Amino acid sequence: MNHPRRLQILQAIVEDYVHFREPVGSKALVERHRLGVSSATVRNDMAALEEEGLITAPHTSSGRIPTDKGYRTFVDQIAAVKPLSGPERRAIQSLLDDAADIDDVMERTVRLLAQLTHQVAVVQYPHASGVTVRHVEVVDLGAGRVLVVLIPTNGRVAQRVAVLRAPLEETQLLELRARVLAAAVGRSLAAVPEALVAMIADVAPPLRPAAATVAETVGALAAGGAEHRMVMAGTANLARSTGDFHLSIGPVLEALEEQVVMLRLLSEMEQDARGVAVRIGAENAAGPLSETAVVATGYGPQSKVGVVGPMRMDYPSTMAAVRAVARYLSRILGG
Amino acid sequence: MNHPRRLQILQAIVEDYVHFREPVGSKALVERHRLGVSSATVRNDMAALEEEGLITAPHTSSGRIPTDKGYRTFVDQIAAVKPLSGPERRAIQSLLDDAADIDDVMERTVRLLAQLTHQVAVVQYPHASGVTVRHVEVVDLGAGRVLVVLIPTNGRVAQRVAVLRAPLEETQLLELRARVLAAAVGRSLAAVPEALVAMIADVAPPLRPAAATVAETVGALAAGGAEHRMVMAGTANLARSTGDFHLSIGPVLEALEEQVVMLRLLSEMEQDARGVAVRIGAENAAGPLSETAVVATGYGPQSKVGVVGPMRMDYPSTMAAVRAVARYLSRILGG
DNA sequence: CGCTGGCACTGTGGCCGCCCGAGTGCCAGA
DNA sequence: TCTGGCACTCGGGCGGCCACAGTGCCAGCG
Repeated sequence: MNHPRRLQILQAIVEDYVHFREPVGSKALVERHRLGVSSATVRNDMAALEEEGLITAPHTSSGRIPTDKGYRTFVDQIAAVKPLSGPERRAIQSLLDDAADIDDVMERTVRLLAQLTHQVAVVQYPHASGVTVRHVEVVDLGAGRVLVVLIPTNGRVAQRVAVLRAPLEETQLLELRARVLAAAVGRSLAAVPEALVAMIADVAPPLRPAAATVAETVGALAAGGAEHRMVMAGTANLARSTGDFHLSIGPVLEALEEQVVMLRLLSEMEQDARGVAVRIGAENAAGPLSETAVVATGYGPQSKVGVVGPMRMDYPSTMAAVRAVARYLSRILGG
Repeated sequence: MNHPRRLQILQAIVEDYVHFREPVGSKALVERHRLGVSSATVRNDMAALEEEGLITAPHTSSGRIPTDKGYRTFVDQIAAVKPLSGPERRAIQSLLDDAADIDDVMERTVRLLAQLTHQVAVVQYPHASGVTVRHVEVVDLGAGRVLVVLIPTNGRVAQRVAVLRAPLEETQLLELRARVLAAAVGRSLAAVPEALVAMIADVAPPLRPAAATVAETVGALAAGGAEHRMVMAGTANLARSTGDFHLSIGPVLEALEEQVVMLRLLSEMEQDARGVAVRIGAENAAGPLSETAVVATGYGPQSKVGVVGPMRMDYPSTMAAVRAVARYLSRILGG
């Protein structure tokens, strides 16, 4: 497809269809865009585009709408993602800057992105890979119960009560605490269990059962900290989009709530030179998402942020918003 | 309204309308329920019920559907909430019993309730009132930065980095830690700030600036821990319910995402002798929720759990499910 | 060779009139 | 007080009609 005018026409069709939400015809096209040719010529080109599978006519003698492949070509056409406007950038910054904890950051981010794009926004919690242990605390609760708290560098503190076979003296507990700290702090979450097993062997035999229990608990917490979670906002936007087209909202909502599916999809997407990744229609595995488009990008070490919407979406703006939000997110979490 | 047969007819209308989702006529009524009278008699009673504002006819010569007031009367009629079936109870128990942390409990609960009721489920995080401080940890990060971790009894650990004017010696930090622990542990979250202010005065003068900073941080964390949050699941069920009726899904989704609104509504609802509270249609403040019904109940000290759905819902089952889930939740969080 | 104006063609959607059926209200009688 | 019967009334489905938007194709022109 190296016919400049046809590309231009495809682009115009996508834009108009996104804007007016109805099939676009040759006449409307020449009226709204300065194509410099007559509608008959446009018709010929449209026939060619249809031949190539980039657009399709819902029925004879109706305007054309882009196909999945048409959207794909359009998106690939976009050379550089335009930056956001000043006010938008400032809005992002001021909103995210005074977030309290990580939950707050996620919550604000996802709402912001939903509002910016008018789509459903999805933000994955910072990935645990690269996250190390900042601190471990072992607190005696009495009666052989100890509270184990794991504080990773990503801020997702986890804690659990462990029940020991027998109560410990305070000095024993302090020693155990010191050992655990020495073994775990600074290690990556994935490496923690192994390090703790080594620690058990080092410890005085009478302390071993307790050490094993605590080690196991810390290990479980570390594994849990690596959990993949996400937050979501703007589902109401789906209702809007879905209203006038036969994209049924129910299955999409289900897929979104089933976080596993979404998280896998996000992790599969690899951003290109422009800093975003786009999946359109059937490019998402068959299923409820096969009638939607996903625009996503990474932030931080290897987490993802993105939006889900109808294929008929404003790709340039959406891509810009997603990228901008991801950048601020990286900056905030990095600092 | 003390006419037994008319109440029975109202009940039958509600049940049939919930089941078949279409206006119910006198003939269908006598066929499906053993009313012991003819359709003409039912018609007379229906006219009376309409007079009382309990049912209404969408148009002349169509069956009747219940009004808000009709549903209300129906719900008030339900004397005792029937218990859940054995398998259902076991499902709840086994699912909730092996939840890891508080987030996991919330997540599982809300999904479970959505699945049981086929509605949108909403669970408020345990309310902080009655929650006390289990532990506070102050960890030196070097360069005058300390990590302050607050562990309340409800499991919502909060942590934040505080920056001191000047670095502390380890012994100083340990003393400060001990002071903070002594002042805060066992106190309710609300009482923590006050107690810490008193602590500052007690501390040796050189340590006071650091004590003040840490106290402020702990206080902020305690206040944050009292935050009201909720989780939600089953929004896809809304799409189903909304499909065949003119309840538009968009505004309802918006209201649900705007947690503030939902949380206030939940907190306003007071359960009755049967252990649940029901709000129907216009009983919810004007707005998007005025076309929905909310069934909720409390759990734990004063938190809420409930579902939101169309007014045309199976109230007996829904009330039973909500109550059962709330009970298990109370039990789990209490232990 | 590519572009253009013109023309015949074709589904879609709105509109109208029609009829059928479900369900009602009312009345007279048991 | 209940019942059977009857006339009435909308709503919705069906078919025919027309106007419109937009197409494909063709012949002519630069």
